[in-house]
Amino acid sequence: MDLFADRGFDEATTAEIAARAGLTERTFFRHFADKREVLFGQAQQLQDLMMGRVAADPEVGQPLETVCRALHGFGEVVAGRRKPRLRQQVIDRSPELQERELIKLATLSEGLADALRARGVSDPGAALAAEAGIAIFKVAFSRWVAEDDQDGHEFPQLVQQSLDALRQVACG
Amino acid sequence: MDLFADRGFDEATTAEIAARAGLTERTFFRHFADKREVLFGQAQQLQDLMMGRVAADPEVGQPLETVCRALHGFGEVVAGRRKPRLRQQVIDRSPELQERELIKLATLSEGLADALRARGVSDPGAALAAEAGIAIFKVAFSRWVAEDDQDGHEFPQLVQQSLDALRQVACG
DNA sequence: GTCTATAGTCCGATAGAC
DNA sequence: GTCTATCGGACTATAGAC
Repeated sequence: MDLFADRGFDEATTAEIAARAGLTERTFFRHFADKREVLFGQAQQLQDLMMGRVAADPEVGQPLETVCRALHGFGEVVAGRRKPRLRQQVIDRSPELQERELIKLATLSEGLADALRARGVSDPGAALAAEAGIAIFKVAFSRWVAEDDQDGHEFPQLVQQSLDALRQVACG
Repeated sequence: MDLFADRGFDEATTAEIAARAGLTERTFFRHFADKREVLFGQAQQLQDLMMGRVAADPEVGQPLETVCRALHGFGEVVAGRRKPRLRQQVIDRSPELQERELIKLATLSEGLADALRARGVSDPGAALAAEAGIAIFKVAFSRWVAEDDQDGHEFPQLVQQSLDALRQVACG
C-alpha cells in the first residue's frame, strides 16, 4: 500500500513489493495470482458475508430490499480494513485496478443472484435485483469514500438514500 | 476472431495476429493500445449512439425509460458487427476479456449519466438510472445472445421485459 | 524497426511442521 | 511420509521507450 500510494500502482514492481516484505519475487506470486490481487484479497470475505445475509433475511418479498440489507454488511468488513480510502485512491488512479474492481463486483452480483434464487426468487428478477443492488452499492460507496465516516456507521443510510433514488428514477 | 475462437484468447499471440494480417507485431500495437482492445474497438461508437439518443429523447420525466430507449440503439450497432455471438463466446471464456468488457460498460454508464445530467436529471438519480440501465442491458444482452435473432429486432422487447422485471423487484 | 523492462509461468530443489 | 512455504534460474509474451 505504501509503495502504491507513493509512486502509483504501475511504477511499483513486484520485485520491490517482495523485497519490502522480505521475500523473493517468486514467493510473492505464490501468495497472489497476479499483482493486482494484492489489493482484492478480502473480496471473497465480503461476498460470503453478504450472501449469508441474503440467506438469513426474514423475508424476500421485496428482493431489492433484501439485497440492500445485505449490503449493510460492508460497514462491518470495512471496519477491519486498513486505510480503505487510501486503497480507493490507488484504485481510482489505475485503469487496470478499476477493471479488477469491476470484475469483483460482477462476481459479487452473481453470488447475490444465486443467494436470491436459493430463496425462491426467479429469473430474471434475481439477476436484476442483484445487479441493481450493485448499482446502489457503487453509488453509496463513492459517497462514503468522499466523507470521513471512519467505522462505516453511516453506510446503511447512504444505501437507503440510493435505494430511494433508484425507485424514484425507475418507478416515478 | 478465428485465432481466438480456435485456440482461445491467451493462446493466440500478438505476433500471430499481426502475421495473419500481414503486418509486424509493432504495427499491431500502433492500431490497438493492447491485445484485448482488438475485440472492443467499436465500444465508443455504441456509446456515442446511446448518448445521442438520451440527448434527443422527447421527455426525461422517467429517466430509466429514457435510458432504455437509448439501449435500443444496440440493435442497430450489432447489425453491423461480424459474428457477435462468436465474439461473446470468446469473451466468456477469458477472465481478462470480461474485465475489459466490464470497464467498457462502466464507461458507457458514465456517459449515460452525463447525458442525463445534461437533460437536467440531478444526482444521485442520474448515476443510478444509468447504472440500472446497464443492469437491464446486461440481462437483455445475455438473453439475446442465447437466442438466434440475427439482426437485433427482438432486442427492444428483451429490454422492455427486463425493465418490467426490475420494477417488479424494486418497487413491488 | 530495434531494444528493453516487467509480469507471469515452469521446472526443480530445499527445509520445517505435523 | 506428507504438506506447505521458501527459493533460484530460465523462459515467454506483452507492452513501452526510443
